[in-house]
Amino acid sequence: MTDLDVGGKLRAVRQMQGISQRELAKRAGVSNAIISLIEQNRTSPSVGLLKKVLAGVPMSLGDFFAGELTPRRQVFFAADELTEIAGRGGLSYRQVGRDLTGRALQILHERYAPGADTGETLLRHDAEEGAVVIRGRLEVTVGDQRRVLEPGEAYYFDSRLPHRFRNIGEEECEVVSACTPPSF
Amino acid sequence: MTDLDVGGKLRAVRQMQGISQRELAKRAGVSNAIISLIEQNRTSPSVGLLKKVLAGVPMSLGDFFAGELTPRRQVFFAADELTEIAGRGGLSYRQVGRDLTGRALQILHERYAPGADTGETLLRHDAEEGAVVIRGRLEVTVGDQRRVLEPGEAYYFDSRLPHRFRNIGEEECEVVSACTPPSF
DNA sequence: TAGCCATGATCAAGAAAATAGACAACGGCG
DNA sequence: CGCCGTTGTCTATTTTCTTGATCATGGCTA
Repeated sequence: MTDLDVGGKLRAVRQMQGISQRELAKRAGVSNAIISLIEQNRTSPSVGLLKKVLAGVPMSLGDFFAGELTPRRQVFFAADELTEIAGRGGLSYRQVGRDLTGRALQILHERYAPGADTGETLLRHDAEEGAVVIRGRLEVTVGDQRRVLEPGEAYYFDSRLPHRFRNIGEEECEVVSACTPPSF
Repeated sequence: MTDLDVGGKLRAVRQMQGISQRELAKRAGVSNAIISLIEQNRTSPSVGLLKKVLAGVPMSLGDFFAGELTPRRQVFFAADELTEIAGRGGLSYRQVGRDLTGRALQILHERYAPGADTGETLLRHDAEEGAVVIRGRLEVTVGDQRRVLEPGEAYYFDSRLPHRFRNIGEEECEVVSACTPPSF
């Protein structure tokens, strides 16, 4: 956990202005005690209060928190932490990672219930994709090619070719796929 | 008072991710109720809590508050709101405005007690300055020029010239000066 | 040196916020 | 239609913050 240290930052800002806790408190219209407590990180001020305090400097919340870095991106994902992005009609696409903006790769753990189908209207997007079938049987149609893949078999094609997936077996079908870039 | 609308912003960010209050709450490790309350601006979350919530997005506090503008700069100042920047040995320099970084002008309300003196070591800085004497008598030395100014009289010179001020009268001397830029 | 004032820290009491759980509204599906 | 899960909101209780007052410390002045 990145420690936030609002206190240290506030103290730095205040001392940069060369004013006392009491002076800042008076300007901001809050009690002097709270300035002391905040600077010692003995309390976590509400956003509203911090804004009031910073108005006494004056400084915006944006400036105050500038330099806060985005929390480290998640590297490992439990099975139930994958993000469901399809989840209808026997189709489940569970994506590795929540927000893929700025990322180069989309990885999905796909499950097709028996009879599940991505639909007559063939898919197209400007990317490349591939996958390995883990369990069950998956009928894959790409352009004018069609094949039923068994566990251990795989596919890889240019996503601009129209394509379609169907589980034509009696058993659930499980696939792990990758796509790049994630232009959805 | 600029209304902060943390709630609206949080709701926007959450919906941008297409997740529910409960989902965000689970990711952030907080109760779902608090997300609802925050989004309705019915509570003002602590900085720590907001950071936790945003970690579930994920987003940094800096990004969240980016776009918050600095509170309007103070335009009017009561006499006791001027900032004392000298305040020793019968000398009082009271500045208009707290923090002059980024500003082009320093304006001082100066008072010299009888006998007060800016010192033998002559002042120098890279600016220009001028002033009007309001009350009392002030001896001003600039380079090789010296003169005693009476109320209503004034001076203006290049601050790179060595200079010195003294109250040689029996009465307190009051001056309003301006200096540009405020390179102290 | 003693007095005075400013500063920062601390405390008990009151005011808010955070939590867990319950509730009504909505939509999907058999 | 009734069932079920999800959603957002609301309520009672616990937790935390916020305040005004008080304390210890240090600098300045007389």
